[in-house]
Amino acid sequence: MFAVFRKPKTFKLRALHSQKKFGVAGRSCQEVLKKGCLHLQLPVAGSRLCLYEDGTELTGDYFWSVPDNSELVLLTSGQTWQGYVSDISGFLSAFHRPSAGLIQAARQLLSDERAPLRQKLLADLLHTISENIAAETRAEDPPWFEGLESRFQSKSGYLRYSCESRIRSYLREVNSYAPTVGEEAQGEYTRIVDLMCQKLRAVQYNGSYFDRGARAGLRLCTPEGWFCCQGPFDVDSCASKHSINPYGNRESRVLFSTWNLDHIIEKKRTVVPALAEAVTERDGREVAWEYFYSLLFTSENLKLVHIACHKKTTHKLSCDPHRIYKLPTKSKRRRPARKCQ
DNA sequence: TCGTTCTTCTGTCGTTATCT
DNA sequence: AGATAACGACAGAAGAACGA
Repeated sequence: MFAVFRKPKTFKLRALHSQKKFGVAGRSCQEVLKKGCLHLQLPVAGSRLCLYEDGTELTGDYFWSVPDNSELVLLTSGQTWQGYVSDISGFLSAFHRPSAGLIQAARQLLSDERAPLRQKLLADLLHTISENIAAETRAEDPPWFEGLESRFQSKSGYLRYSCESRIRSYLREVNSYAPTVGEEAQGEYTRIVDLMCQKLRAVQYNGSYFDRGARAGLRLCTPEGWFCCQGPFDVDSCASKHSINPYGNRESRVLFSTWNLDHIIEKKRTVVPALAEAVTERDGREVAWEYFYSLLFTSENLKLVHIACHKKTTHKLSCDPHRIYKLPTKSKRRRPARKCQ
């Protein structure tokens, strides 16, 4: 089809590094370029048109396939444009190792800022770049420890403690369920709680989950301390890409306490009642307490989630009926259990 | 023995789901 | 609509264990 029969294509055009746009229409690349150069008082020779978005050059073939009202940049000989996408990536790399001057400049901008959106963007940016992630001890980063007991001397130590204490509270809940199981089964129930307690002590209540210094398989974060939201219990990943580094600054540390360890198969509604039932109905069989242990206290059944990804509805999941009792094997000699709790 | 640290327990918070 | 329950967490108090 001849271009002359077509409706002209419309564009928004600007010069390199200029915020001012103007409308241009034309039936060919050349026509738009000529009009643009005329308007901007630039030479046509050596000039060309690029998409503002990603810098793709607008050529004869490509001309008709871009959408109407696309934004273009007019480049003269020697000028280049990689698109605003590269602007963002350039902007981000400037903050990878921010200089004191950069931070100061951002602070100045923020203090004069009235518009809420820009205020938020600047505040979030400052918050992020003013993190002192590498620091680990109280001496290296005193503000991080503000409000914490003096016994906490390292960030890893505190986060390890906070994880332990979460896991401990799960054990306490399991234990507090004991009086509700039948008279006959209570002894066995408390014996199992006791075994779980010993196992938890052996692994220090899985405090390593929050400890960036822990071995790779034992922690839920990167060696720098970044945690990523694992998404709602019934979804594979976090659509919002939530992430946090509680090691960064005090605010992140406080905010991290609103992140939850969510039991995929629910602790209170499902796992604990199932354990109680398994003990009551065991009928000579041996309860596979390690299975329940893994559901209650380990990352096998725990997801670390941002509060927005924490669904409090009933999960409607149940324990695997095939894993509740141990398979009948040759009897093992039982070691006397040490008192626990 | 005394001070410190660990552990347990209680009360509370904020949010969301569910019941009345 | 309002009350209630569940979830997951935290602070602080108090008791237990530890170590110089």
